[in-house]
Formats: sequence, C-alpha cells, structure tokens
Amino acid sequence: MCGQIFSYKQTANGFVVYSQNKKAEVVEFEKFFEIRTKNIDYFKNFFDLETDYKKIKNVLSREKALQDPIKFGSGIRILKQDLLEVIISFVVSANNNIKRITKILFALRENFGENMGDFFAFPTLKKLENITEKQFFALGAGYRSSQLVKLINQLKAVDFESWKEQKTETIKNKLVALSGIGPKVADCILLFGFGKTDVFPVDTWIEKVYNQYFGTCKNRIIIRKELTKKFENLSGYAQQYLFYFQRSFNSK
DNA sequence: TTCCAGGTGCATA
DNA sequence: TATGCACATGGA
Repeated sequence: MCGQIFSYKQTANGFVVYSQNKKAEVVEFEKFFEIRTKNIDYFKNFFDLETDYKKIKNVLSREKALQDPIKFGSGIRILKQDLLEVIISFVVSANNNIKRITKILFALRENFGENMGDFFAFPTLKKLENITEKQFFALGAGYRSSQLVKLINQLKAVDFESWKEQKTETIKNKLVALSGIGPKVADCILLFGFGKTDVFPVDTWIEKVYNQYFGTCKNRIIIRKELTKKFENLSGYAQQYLFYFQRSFNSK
C-alpha cells in the first residue's frame, strides 16, 4: 500500500483494506493478486480495475524522472475511495506522520463506527456530527480536533452529488473554503474522492522530488502549477509513482 | 533534545 | 498578495 489510504492491515501474505463499512482481503501470489470480498462491485471500482495502467505508464515513462518510480511501483493504482472518509482522513493527515494518522483513524472507527463483527465501519456523517472536540482530542487528533468539529458541521450543508460533474478547479475552490482543507488536502480529496487525475498534491515528499529532478522551488503552489502543466490529465498518476518511490527510499 | 511528519489558519505588512 | 509563525503528538 502506498499512503493513499490509512485503514488497512498487513497480513502474512497481503493485506486487508477497510473502506467505509466494507472490507477486502488482498492475497499476493507470485504473478497476481487475489481480492476476496463480499462487495465485488464496490472493490472493482475501488481498486480501479477497469483502467488501463499499461497505457498510462507508457506515456509517463517518456519522462526520465519517472522511469525508476514506475518500475518500482508498477502495481500502483489510484484508489477510488469513499468521499466522506477521504475528507476526514486527509484533514487528519496534515502535518502528521502515517503511523499516527493510521492510529487516529482506527480509533475513530472503533469508538464511533458501527460494529461489523470483525471490524468497525467508518462513522457515518450522522455519527460524526455527535463527536465533540474533547472526544477528538481523546482519539489523539491533537490541534486538528477543532477543525474537524467545524468541518463536520459544514459538511451537513454540502451536496457532493451536485459537485461531481463540476470542473476540478471549481470543486477545489469549494473544498478549500471548508475548515482544515488547504490546497494539498483538497488535491488529495479530488484525486482519491472525486477521481480527478488532473491534480498534483504537493506535500513535503513531492517538494523534495521536485527540487531533485525538476527545478528549484520552495513554493508549493508554483510546484503544483508546473507539474500539472507538465503531466495534465495524468498528474495524479505521476504524483503517486513519485510519492511512493521517494517515501520508500527516504523513510522507514 | 531537537527535528519532522502526505499543512492549515491566522496575523501582519 | 506574500510571508511567518503556532499548532498536538509521537517516533527517530
């Protein structure tokens, strides 16, 4: 897994991924993966199985800086996730490390999500509405607790269905108006929640990659602009290959 | 002990 | 519009 979702657990021969109130077990074999789930259609879409990644990789391989990352992360897919879960997850992710993000999000499921038997569902908006700032603190959400409470309150008035057909930049403007959502988190929501691949989330890792391979710049707004100009509709895919590669070789 | 993590919000100029 | 700083928390 590569940092797109935080609700998964390693197993002896693969991993179990939790999305919304569903789960899928992914078992790794020598030449293929097997996905075991009761929700076949949901996870067929979730793992983006209908998209031709071979074609995408061929185009992106023209860029020298992407050749090794594509080889290294050849199995990467852009996960099409539940919108509410993506929004909350990436607000929690801001200025945080993956281990701690995972811990907070599992605690959120366990304390406020429906008991599904052998796991807990991600809380519905209705359940989230009842969580206080103090309770978010108790989960370990730190200073994001107040942002989360404010955000959840704002979400009550949002009709995401009507957003889905709109242009990327239109949705982005609406997202950054919400509490806890800035340009980077908005890009992640657009990519993993709305399936918009013409975005390039720029975080601390991508900033490093950019300065290593593409140019010299510390302004993330400008880096994003340059990279989306370069990769256009394939920006989101390019970002994932670069992110995964960079993070794998620079952290534990 | 200090630095850093998939940054954002807010004050200041 | 642009820059700088504070913000919880835990691991390295």
